[in-house]
Amino acid sequence: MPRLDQFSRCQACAVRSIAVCNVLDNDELERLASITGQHTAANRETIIYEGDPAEHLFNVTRGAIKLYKLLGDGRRQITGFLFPGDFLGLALHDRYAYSAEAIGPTQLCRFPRAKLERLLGELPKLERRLLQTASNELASAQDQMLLLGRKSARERIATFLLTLSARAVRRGVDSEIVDLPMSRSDIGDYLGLTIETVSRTFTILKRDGLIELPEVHRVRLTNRRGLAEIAGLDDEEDFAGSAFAAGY
Amino acid sequence: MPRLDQFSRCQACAVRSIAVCNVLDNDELERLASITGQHTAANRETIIYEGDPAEHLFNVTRGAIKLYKLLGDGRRQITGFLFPGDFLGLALHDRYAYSAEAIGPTQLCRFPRAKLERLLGELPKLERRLLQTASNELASAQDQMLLLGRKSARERIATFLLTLSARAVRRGVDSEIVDLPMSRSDIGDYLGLTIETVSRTFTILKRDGLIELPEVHRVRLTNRRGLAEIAGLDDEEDFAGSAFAAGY
DNA sequence: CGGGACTTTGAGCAAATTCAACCATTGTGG
DNA sequence: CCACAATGGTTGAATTTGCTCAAAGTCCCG
Repeated sequence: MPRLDQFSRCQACAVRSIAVCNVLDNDELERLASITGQHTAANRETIIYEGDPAEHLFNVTRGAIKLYKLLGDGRRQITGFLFPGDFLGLALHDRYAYSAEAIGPTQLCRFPRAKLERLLGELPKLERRLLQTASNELASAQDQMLLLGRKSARERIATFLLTLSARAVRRGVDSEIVDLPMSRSDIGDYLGLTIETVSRTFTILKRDGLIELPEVHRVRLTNRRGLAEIAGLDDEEDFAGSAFAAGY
Repeated sequence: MPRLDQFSRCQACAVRSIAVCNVLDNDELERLASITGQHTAANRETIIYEGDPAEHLFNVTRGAIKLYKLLGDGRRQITGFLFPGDFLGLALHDRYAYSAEAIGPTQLCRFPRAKLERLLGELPKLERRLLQTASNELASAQDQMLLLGRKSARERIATFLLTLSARAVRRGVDSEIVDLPMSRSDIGDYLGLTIETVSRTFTILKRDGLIELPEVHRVRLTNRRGLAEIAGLDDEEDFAGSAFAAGY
């Protein structure tokens, strides 16, 4: 696909308004587009492998992605989920610090790292934006440490659902019914729980009238305030969506 | 204290070689020095409060600091410890995302955030360096998520000790005997454990000949390889010190 | 020397895990 | 189009790891 096409694609991009490229004017966008390629990943396809040379960075435009780290014996920690508009590859190191796998069919913009880093020197706005993004990720990681280190299973699930909902709002998606594209096992590995505990906890929240589960991969938040109370979120955080609301 | 003095102090600074300022040449350092003040904190003194307007950023020059977040009922998660050379305040948001408290007498360089952000626009090297630092922090946060979500108490303590040791190496301090300036309660709140479990686990590691505890706040790592095996670290990571070795 | 803060150790308990069985959904080949 | 295998999810019982509660030991520091 020729470059000109990529620029048009960028200009028309549905997630441009929330992605890192939203700070660029047309000229700058064109320069970024000139080093941008497209990457498609099928469901369960691995996009990057932990430990591999970090040759590309990405921006998710469609679908969803999980990031994870493994221990020698197969235990897995999912460190985050990415949705359209999210940047993949922060932690600008020579090697990827985690693996990334597509959850459902996924579309990404791909940037060669060397070229992007060179371009950053010429597009200070973009560099500042990445620093901002890294800051947000950092704040979000700290929230997750609090969750993993100190919250009960119930609190973890409640927090998780509210956070997903807030991120959906940010993408302009309805947030009353939250999509859960990931499996129970993914949720468990993200929240530091087992599949069984995740499943049981959903059942309990349903029983207590806080959520409904019309489908396995879809939750209706019937009592946000109740969830927020369980989650131990400050009220502002609730709808602002913690780290992901900040900036831009 | 007048500015000129600060510049001299910067030039002579013992931690300059590992701090963010290490990328600056003399002229640039002088500009940074011109907006730099000194801040001293006594033991247990709070340096920043979660939720307060983020008016200053800091660089630790002496002592140690713990960063933490609280839940409404007092549960606490320590998200990190800072030592000389470390930057305090990343997560460049309008409000601090966590509190910071001195562990022992502490000395810091203090930068007004507004001025520093303005200066970043003129010192691209410094901005790039901060992005690098944020990347390192992010990688380190992901390691911590893996620890909190998936490791046993034994594995957590082993990982903690090796990480502290690696960071000590980086500061040029002997690493066989590791200083633990923080309390058992701090260690527990950092590793997602209780004081009692921390204490018991130290005892077990001692019994198994992996460590010695000549003093309460001092550990001798008598069997690094054994610890690394327990910690589930890749061998390179062991002495490289995970995230904190990367870059600069 | 005494008091307070911190640490260690012990005993019982509980939340979450493990192990096991069952159920639901989906996709495939006959 | 159905049977059925495979995958993923839910539920139950037993177990375990780490927590809570309690008490005793240690180390400062005045």
